[in-house]
Amino acid sequence: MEFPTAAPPTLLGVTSYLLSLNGKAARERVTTRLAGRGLRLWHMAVLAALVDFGPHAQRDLSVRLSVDPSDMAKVIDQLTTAGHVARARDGADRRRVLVTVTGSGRDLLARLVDEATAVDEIVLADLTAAERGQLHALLLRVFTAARAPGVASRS
Amino acid sequence: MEFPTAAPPTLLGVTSYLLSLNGKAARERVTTRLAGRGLRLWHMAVLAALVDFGPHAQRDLSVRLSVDPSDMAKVIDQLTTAGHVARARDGADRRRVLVTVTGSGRDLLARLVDEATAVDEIVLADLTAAERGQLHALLLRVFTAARAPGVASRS
DNA sequence: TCCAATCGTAGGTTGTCACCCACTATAGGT
DNA sequence: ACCTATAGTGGGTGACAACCTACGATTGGA
Repeated sequence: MEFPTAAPPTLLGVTSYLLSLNGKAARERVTTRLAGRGLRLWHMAVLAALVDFGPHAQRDLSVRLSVDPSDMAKVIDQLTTAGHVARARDGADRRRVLVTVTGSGRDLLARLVDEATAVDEIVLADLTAAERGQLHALLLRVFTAARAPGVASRS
Repeated sequence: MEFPTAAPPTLLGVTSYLLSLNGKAARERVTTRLAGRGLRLWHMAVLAALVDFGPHAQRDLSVRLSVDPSDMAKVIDQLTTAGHVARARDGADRRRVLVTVTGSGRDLLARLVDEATAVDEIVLADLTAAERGQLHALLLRVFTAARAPGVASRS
């Protein structure tokens, strides 16, 4: 007989802790899937940003996704050699490099979103469709609230 | 004017991704607080397990919390020198070390839970009490579902 | 009595992540 | 023409978490 593996109720009473646990588990599931294609979360994030908002200068991409510019350069590098994005010097400002999604990149993103959705199916297996919607909406509000500089954001 | 920092809707449509983002943020907030006391999440987890379930052998603790036994030894070490738990050889099986919470440990846990609750206040600031309850309940179900070996668990 | 298995422990390895610095190329004002 | 600021890039660093190994002490059964 194995020793009981039940988690301490005291911890499970803290929403932040629960959020942290579930986040870690979900992150692992998604990254494992992406690793099968030799990709990381940032690759998916960059593709999504480009598809959703159009071409970006590298700097703007790193600002939008809150990544260090030097790290962004490496991610773009890999996506470029794989043919999923294309680099092009900005004619107006030759310091800048405009990054654009290729058709291959769009296809890849679609497939990655499919995989992520499949992960959702597993993670949220016990919830009804309505509950999944509730959870998603609540998480979205928590997320956007964290991004807002607070009610007193002016300047 | 800064470049817009809005996240890609494509990503925000994936619940697992949202879970991962919020989990990371929550984890950072909690760990930062604990770091102020020179503690880590595992310290809190161990204290909670001991308070909730009573004394454990070290191995049982590591099983319950899914930590490597050698890592658990280090955590217990720190908690012991800080006086929050006490080690004692198991008389019946002298290989085993029984770990018990001290009064100091109970007090500490109470304070740590207070801190974690304070983090909840910040993270969930935009939600009503009812919504926080909903979110917590949904997260709990997702978590416990992930732990269960699935419906087809027999063996 | 002996032997395989188990417990705690010390130490090291690996991989990841975020961050930081230095350098070149370019821009844009004065 | 000069000088400061910015864009991209390569390389490195420190923190950290998960894991693995080897070892002495102890157990329990053959």
